[in-house]
Amino acid sequence: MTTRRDSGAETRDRLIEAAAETLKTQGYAGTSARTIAKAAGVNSALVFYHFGGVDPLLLAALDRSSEERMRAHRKTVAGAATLEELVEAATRVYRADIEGGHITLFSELVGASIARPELRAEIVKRADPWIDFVEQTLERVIGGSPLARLLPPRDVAYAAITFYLGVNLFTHLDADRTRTEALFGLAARVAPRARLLTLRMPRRRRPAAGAPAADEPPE
Amino acid sequence: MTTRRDSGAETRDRLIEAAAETLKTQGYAGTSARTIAKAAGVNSALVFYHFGGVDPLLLAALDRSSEERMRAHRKTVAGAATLEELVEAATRVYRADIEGGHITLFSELVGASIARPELRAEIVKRADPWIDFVEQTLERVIGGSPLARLLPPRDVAYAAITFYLGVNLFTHLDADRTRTEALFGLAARVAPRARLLTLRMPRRRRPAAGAPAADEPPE
DNA sequence: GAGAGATTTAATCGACTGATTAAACCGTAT
DNA sequence: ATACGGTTTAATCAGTCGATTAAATCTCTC
Repeated sequence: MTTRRDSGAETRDRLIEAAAETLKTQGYAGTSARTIAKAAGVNSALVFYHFGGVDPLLLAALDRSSEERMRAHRKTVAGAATLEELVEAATRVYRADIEGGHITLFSELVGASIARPELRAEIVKRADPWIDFVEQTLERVIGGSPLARLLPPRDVAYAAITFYLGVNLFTHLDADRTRTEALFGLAARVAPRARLLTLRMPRRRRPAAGAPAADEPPE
Repeated sequence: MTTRRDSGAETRDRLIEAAAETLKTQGYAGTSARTIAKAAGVNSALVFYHFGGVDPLLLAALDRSSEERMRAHRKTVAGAATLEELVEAATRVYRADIEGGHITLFSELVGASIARPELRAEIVKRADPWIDFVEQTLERVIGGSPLARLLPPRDVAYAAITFYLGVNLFTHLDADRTRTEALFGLAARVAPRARLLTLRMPRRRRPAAGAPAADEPPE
């Protein structure tokens, strides 16, 4: 049972939950100590008592969401042995991230951090584990292969996170999700063929007329 | 000379300029009629007199920036005849977009539009020309080629815009731009090889050792 | 049952917000 | 000179913001 003594834990819980919900549905500009507290059914002064301010509470909400999503991603991605399977697995969890609004938490805070250096530092801290995670996963799946020389896992990790953030914004402009799905479809069609990128460049067929510059073999 | 009678045009101009600047440096949450007016050196009531509110002014600022950037993109991209050249050209203008903050205007407004349906509708309207532009450019450059069957211009346009938005957020987390540059470098290395994606898939060699599989000829 | 201590509440502060208004301003056409 | 009309100004409105505070509440310990 919850005694009064540790009732603070439950209050913190409700505030974190409400903070995430408010940030997702109202955006950073519509998120205040009062709106969060109201959504949590709690006195607004408790935001400051328990978290010291609005931004720290929002970061706590991001942390909770981030940990949960990271667990989901790790689990889903663990079974992928090829790039193809990896993209397929990632897409599934991606979708859940978007629907659940986790990426919105992140990108709203990134947007808000433009004018708040101390907030930005915290956000950067929280982005790095995701970059590392993607990099390590890629290292496991394509590491050592010729593909990894053309697509260094670290760089692809940057690309994946960039995409991760972009898809979220794009989704806001794509109410029925058809465009987002087209995007996922494209990735699914390309991934199995990625290996082809490492082949030697074939001689270019005549583009219009005259002898085209001979394509040299790689390196 | 500016008569008093048409002095409104100059005021609108200064407000639009100041609105863009404020949104870029302070984010949507830090952008108000007063902060914009102060930056423009103008009375804050004029925001409402000339534009009817803060959001319409911000949209006007987005429109101005968008038109200017669209002109730059059209011009830069016009000379590109291959995917490789296209990516190279796009990257150059991309960089200018990021440095100049144009994408920030866009993504801040997308973020803010979560809780403002009428704002969102306006933003969507303004995203479509960009998608069309990318699609048409791709159609021109790779249309008809085998690559266009694997990478339909419309879908790639979605991907490019997604990337466009994502890079902006990513850049906020990448103060020294090294990661963003790594991203551009990756694109530049992959684009010239994209054609390889249309080759027939070679037989997979046994997963551990062996000589490289014989590459099949195109088509 | 008294006291300790964590938690919660309502009230309050100054600063800011979007928006409106009446009055003042000023070039221009009559 | 006068009056018109687009423009600008300062004042003002009610509402919200982050943050603080003293007092009240409640559980647990002694």
